[in-house]
Amino acid sequence: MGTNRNLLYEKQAEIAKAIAHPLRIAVIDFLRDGEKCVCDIAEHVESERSNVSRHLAVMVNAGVLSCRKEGLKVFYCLRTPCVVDFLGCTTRVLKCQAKEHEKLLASL
Amino acid sequence: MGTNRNLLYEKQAEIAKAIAHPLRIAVIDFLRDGEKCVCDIAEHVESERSNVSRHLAVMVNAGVLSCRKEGLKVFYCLRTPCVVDFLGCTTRVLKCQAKEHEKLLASL
DNA sequence: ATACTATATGAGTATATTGCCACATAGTTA
DNA sequence: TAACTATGTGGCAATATACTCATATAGTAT
Repeated sequence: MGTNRNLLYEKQAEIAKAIAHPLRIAVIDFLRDGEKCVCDIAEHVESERSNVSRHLAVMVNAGVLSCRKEGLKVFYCLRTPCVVDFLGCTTRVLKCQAKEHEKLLASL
Repeated sequence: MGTNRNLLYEKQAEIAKAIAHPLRIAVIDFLRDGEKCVCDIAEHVESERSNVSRHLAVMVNAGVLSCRKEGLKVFYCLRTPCVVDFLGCTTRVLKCQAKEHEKLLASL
């Protein structure tokens, strides 16, 4: 019973982990306006292709991205829009933190 | 310009990282129905208190949780409900994966 | 066939995370 | 005061992650 629950938590953590990296978040943000190939992504996030390729594989593996081959290129895209919503959630958390810091500053 | 963007991505990744652990997701799930003290959380997730305390600190630090002291106990609670929405997103991803596996199985 | 391009992967090093133990701290109770 | 309870923290070993370089694979073009 609790075992199934724990399995779910592990799977969910795997998905969260697949998102939890600055470069991967940059990729997700870049993919908001449609699919892109590895070379374009690598150029945009300013990192080596081999490195980007690995990060993309992590996200595909977790189910966050899907990919499509076309000739030499491989195009990656978001598999669910809710991942973008999550980025919105993180900015909400950051705004919340910023407000509290503001308050603290004002009280000095 | 791109530097500010990268700073944002790093902050967002930090928040995602704070969520990206099975035990921490279990805690978030447990905190859906209100604040709990460390000892209750530790009992619920079946882990050592020192360990749970560390995980809670990670989440507070990232801005995902907030805490309140009362006597000997420290009560932790979610700081934004959208974190729970993210768990919903992960289950959506998992369902999507399950469906594809089903399709694959059916084609064998 | 060769040369070229895009992508993926193996190996190694560097760094970060985790879990556990013992101990420290802080508040409570007698 | 001493004994007790809840929580937090330092240190360490085990494990996982990330980045770079070299190389492999796959498709294209000449």
